[in-house]
Amino acid sequence: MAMKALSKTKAATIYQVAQRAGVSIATVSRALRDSELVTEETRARVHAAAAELNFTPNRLGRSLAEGRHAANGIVFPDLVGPYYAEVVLGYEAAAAGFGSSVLILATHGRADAAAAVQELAGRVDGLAIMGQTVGDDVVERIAATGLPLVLLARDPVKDVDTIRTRNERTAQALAAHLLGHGHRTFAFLGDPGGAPDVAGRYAGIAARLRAQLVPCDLDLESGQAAARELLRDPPDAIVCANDEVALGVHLAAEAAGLRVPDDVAVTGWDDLLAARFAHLTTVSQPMRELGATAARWLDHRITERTTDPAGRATAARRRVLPTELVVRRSCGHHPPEVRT
Amino acid sequence: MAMKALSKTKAATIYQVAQRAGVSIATVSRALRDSELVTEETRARVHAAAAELNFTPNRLGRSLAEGRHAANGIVFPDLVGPYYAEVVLGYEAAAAGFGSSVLILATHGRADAAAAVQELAGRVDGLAIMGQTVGDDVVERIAATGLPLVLLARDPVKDVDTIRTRNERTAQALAAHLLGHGHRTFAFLGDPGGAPDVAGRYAGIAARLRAQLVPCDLDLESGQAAARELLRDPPDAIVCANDEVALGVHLAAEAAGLRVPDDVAVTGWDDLLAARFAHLTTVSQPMRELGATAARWLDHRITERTTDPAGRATAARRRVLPTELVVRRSCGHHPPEVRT
DNA sequence: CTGAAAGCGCTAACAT
DNA sequence: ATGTTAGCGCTTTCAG
Repeated sequence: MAMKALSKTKAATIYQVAQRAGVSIATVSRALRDSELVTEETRARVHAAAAELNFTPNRLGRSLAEGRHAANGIVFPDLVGPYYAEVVLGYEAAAAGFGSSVLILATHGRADAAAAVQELAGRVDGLAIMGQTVGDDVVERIAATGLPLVLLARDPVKDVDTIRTRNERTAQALAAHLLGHGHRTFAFLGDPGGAPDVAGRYAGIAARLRAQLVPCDLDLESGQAAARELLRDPPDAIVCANDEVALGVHLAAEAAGLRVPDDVAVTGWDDLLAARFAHLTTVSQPMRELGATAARWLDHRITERTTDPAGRATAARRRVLPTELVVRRSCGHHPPEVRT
Repeated sequence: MAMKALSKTKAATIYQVAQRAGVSIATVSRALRDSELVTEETRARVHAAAAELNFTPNRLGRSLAEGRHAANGIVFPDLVGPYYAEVVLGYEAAAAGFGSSVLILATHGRADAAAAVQELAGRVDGLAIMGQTVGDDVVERIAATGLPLVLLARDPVKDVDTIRTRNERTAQALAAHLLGHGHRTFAFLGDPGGAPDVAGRYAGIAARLRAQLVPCDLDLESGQAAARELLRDPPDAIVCANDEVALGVHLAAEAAGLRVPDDVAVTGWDDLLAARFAHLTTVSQPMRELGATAARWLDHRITERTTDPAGRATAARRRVLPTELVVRRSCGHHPPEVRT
């Protein structure tokens, strides 16, 4: 059946398909992209040839010719914790809807993060940058190239679109709730200088009550370690910058023979799946929506740019997505009708 | 200072840099890639010009010329649950170490998954495919292209490299443990026909004990729904295909006023963070390592291919990564010294 | 409807 | 050490 495959080591090109189908590469291109300028018969022949050769167009060639990557990127500090994963998933799903592939880059706090992000910038039509992955200088430099950009969970930079989640106000609500429980002494676990999100949460708390500030990274182990110290003379309540830290505190409390919330109240932020099972009072964020919105905004910018390359870009957009206090048991005892 | 930026809407090209630096594009290319064939002085001038123009090389041009994407892809069903996120993170970290960007594709069970994967195949130097995202036909077609491929958590396909995690044997250990608790009636929640992983787990369980098979998707809600039915006349123990299902059973049991493990024992698989706080007996998998191994193998294949394009490829590799039973409280009561 | 040919931005011989 | 030039694989005028 002449199904003889090529040398296994080299993908077929449009030229081979053209030759096999007995047409020009232009016709192959047209036929494969369902242009209307090809006979049904020709199209069939081309498709057959392509199938026989197992041909998939090389995106590099296509993109270079089209002048677009058909790909977007997203940069985040790490993928640990469901938090970033959810954002990325929302982003990917939305981008896929626009026909864009997505490139991910986890900086892991690497020193060469800036270079990696710049390099990524050269591969995409638009880029979402989360948190403190790179400095403002890098953001500005990339923005200056005209590449559509959107910042996530990060302080705005000049003319760049930014999407955040509500921190301060919900933190105030959390503080009020804790005060309502009768708690009077507090500690805040987290580093307000590290992430804007954390800064906002601390600001909201500090606006309502006096809390001892205990610097702490955002992972479970850091929370655990910080708590070990703190729990020797525990405050009434420990407000944690995120759920992972709070879960670490939980473990430390358990290890120290302390009960939550009787001996010490604990709260987190993010509403991870684990928070539900640790009965952790926390704050839920629309993470999926955060990512999806980013992808949508980028798509708009990209379209706007290709539609009217000359026109002045519309003003930078800002959005703060709502967050919600999720009351469970870790903040203190509630009447029985309160939700899980 | 002549720092006049270009029209904001168009990234600079190597030609503009060349002109500005008063050299040829070849020299720019050399200078920027730190070739040794440029004077220190020229290099400086080029770098200055590039900086002024805020130039970042377009990867399309570069890749097309170099004949490689410097990017790898990974395909998974979804990113929900820390499971896939961890695998992806391990993959990304390792790939970054090899200088490759990574493209992600979540199929979400979409009908056009095959087309999306094929398209992705045209963008990368190597591709990792997880689980039942696409059929064997697609895998074979892509493999026939010569594109390095590695299958994760999926049954092997002809000459394609495959990495899995140990399911059957550890499931047998789990079964033995449950029998040791004195449990005598069992249910298995999951669909062995859906994922090879689940099939392996079920096979291991079924090898040791008789369990009622209750088909169930792999998410929390499905587990919850399936359990609601099942818990009307609960078996001694419910073995779940993964942690999310088990957590769903937990919630259903709680809602039904049943205690775990006293009224019904429950086990999961994956050892999610939440499992720890739900005191769930489960099985831990080296997910990060799964992803990292995939990236390493791909890098080898890619190197092998470019080093010796003619040579016959080495035989397909197979690897099964070890998994570990994690005993907590949900499977039954243990003497106090048993770990959390 | 189809083909020839000019790029897209960059690298890598090959000259000089 | 630097410049010229030919592609890389594809899309897209521009001519038939």
